[in-house]
Amino acid sequence: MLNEFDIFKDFLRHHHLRWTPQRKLILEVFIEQQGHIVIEDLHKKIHSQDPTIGIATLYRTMKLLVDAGLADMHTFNERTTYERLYKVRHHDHLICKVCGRTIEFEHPLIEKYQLEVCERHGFTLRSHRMELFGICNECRK
Amino acid sequence: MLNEFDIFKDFLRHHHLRWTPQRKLILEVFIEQQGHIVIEDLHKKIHSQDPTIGIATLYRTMKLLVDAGLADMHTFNERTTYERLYKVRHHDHLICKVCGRTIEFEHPLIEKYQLEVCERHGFTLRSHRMELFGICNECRK
DNA sequence: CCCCTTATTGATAACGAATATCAATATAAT
DNA sequence: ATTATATTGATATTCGTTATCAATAAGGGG
Repeated sequence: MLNEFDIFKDFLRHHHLRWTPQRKLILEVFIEQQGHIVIEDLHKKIHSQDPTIGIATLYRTMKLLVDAGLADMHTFNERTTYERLYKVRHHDHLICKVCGRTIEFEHPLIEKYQLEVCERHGFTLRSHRMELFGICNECRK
Repeated sequence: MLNEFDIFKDFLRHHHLRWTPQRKLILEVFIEQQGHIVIEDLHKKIHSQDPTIGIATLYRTMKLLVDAGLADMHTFNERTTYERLYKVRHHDHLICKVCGRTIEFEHPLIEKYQLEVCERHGFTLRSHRMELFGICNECRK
């Protein structure tokens, strides 16, 4: 089975783009993260391994990773975060409106009824996004 | 039953804030909108009724409406949108990735399971967004 | 292996949405 | 009416993200 590096390389080749040391390092750092990652944190970690990589390259590469289907971009509480997609089980999000904390969850019955809705409307379902906004346990205290 | 104006007035009084013609107009324009509204559109509509109202006042008032529980703020595709909360039946969206057509739907069971997920995680649910992406009947032909 | 075309890079300028500042004005309690 | 203070609009400022650009690197063809 292909790993993320091969997928990204294929994506680049297919779009006449190039495999560079900077892209390699950014992907390396990205895939070892868990959950949602803020650009700022990603930049810190990358900077500690190679201080010459500019922030613009990081933004550009993250956009490519999204296009390649390896990352997903969200905006939570005015902060852009990236999430690893590949080989990660699909899940939805609980998002605290106060502290911005996000909790991942999955619910098979919700997925089932989504399909039901699609069938009823003659839709072929490809993907979905579900975000529940509220206030978490900690912030309600 | 209280309407949105009374609720907002109460909120203002309670916080030692003032009921002004600008806030009245902004609320008027806001509650006659449907779905998610971008600040830009709101500003246009308000400007056409009163060109003297500044953009800062609009931002300030929208924040108050959120605090008062009358509006909900989301960031979707890097755009901040406001959604009317009070007395509006919630619905979700089917979005065709080919033609962009959107179909609104609601499914009580999905809502029920959302609540279940929230309870399980100690979350107080305030709002949610569910978008199903796919291909519609017309575009599949 | 070397060319040569073209993608990529880092630095930095530019952009734009949102917020802070501030003097003038409006509100509402007294 | 008076007075304290919230509000306003204009504008400056902030800050995350993007565009620009000259120098550099990648990688396909010979």
